[in-house]
Amino acid sequence: MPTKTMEPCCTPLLSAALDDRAAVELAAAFKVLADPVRLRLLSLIAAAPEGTACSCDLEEPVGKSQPTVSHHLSLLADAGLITKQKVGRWVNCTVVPERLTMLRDALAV
Amino acid sequence: MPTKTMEPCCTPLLSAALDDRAAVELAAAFKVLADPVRLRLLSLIAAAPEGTACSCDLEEPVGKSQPTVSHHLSLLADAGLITKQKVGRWVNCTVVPERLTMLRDALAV
DNA sequence: TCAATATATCGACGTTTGTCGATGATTGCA
DNA sequence: TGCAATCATCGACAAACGTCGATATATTGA
Repeated sequence: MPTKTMEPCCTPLLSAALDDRAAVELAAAFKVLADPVRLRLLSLIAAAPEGTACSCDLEEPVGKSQPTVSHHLSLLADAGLITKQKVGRWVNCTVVPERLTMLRDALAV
Repeated sequence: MPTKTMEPCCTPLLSAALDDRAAVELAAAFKVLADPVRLRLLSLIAAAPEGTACSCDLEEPVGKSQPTVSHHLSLLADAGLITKQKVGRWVNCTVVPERLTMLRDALAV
C-alpha cells in the first residue's frame, strides 16, 4: 500500500525563482498528470457517487487492462492525488482536492 | 518558427466528465510542464527584466547545451506557454500568462 | 477447505523522451 | 565580402514510460 509523503514542493512558483530541487519535484508532480488515462481515472473517481470508486469499476471506462489500471492508480496515490482504502476485496479510491489545489497554485501568474 | 494553435482544451475539467479527446489534449499540455528544465526556463523567462529573455542567456543557468535549450524552448512555444520573437540574431522569449491560467483552471476542484 | 473474485507484482516489449555533437541557416559587423 | 555569433535541425543514443500476459497474494462465500 504505497503512500508517499505530501511533498512541500509547490510553495510559490513561476513568479519567483525556481531552484533545481524544486523544479525536479514540481516536474514529477506534473508528470503524473501528463497521461490521458490517469486524467480520465481522476475524472471518473471525482464524478463517482460520493467521490469514491473501486478499481474494478474503472477498467472498462478507460479501456485498459487490470494491471495497467492498477499501475496508474498506484502512481496517482504515490503523488498524493488520490487515496486508496482497502475494504474487503475492493480498493476504494478517493481524490484529494487539496493536492490538486497545491498544484494549481504552483501555476500562479 | 513553430507556432501551434492555442487549443481550446482546458474548458472545465475534473469536476465534470472528461472524454477521451479532451484527456489526450490536456495530458499533452501537462506533459510540457513535466520537465524540470522546462520549468526552470519558464521561471527564468518570467523573472527576467520585462519578462523577456533570449536563448543565449538561458543556456548557462539551466546547465544544458544549446541544442537542448533550443529544443525545450520550441516545445514551450508549441504549447503556447511562451512566444518567440526573432530580433536580429537573437530570439526573445516571453511567457504567456493566459496559457498558464488556462491550465490552472483545468485543475479546479 | 476450496473456488472465485479483486488487486498487486513481475517480466518483457515497443514507443517516447531528453540529451548531445555535428552541421546548416541566418544575421550583423568589420 | 568574409567572419563570427545566434539559433534550428539532424542523427544517434540511453533512459524512462505505458502496456500487457502471466502469476502471486489476499479475501469472501459456499
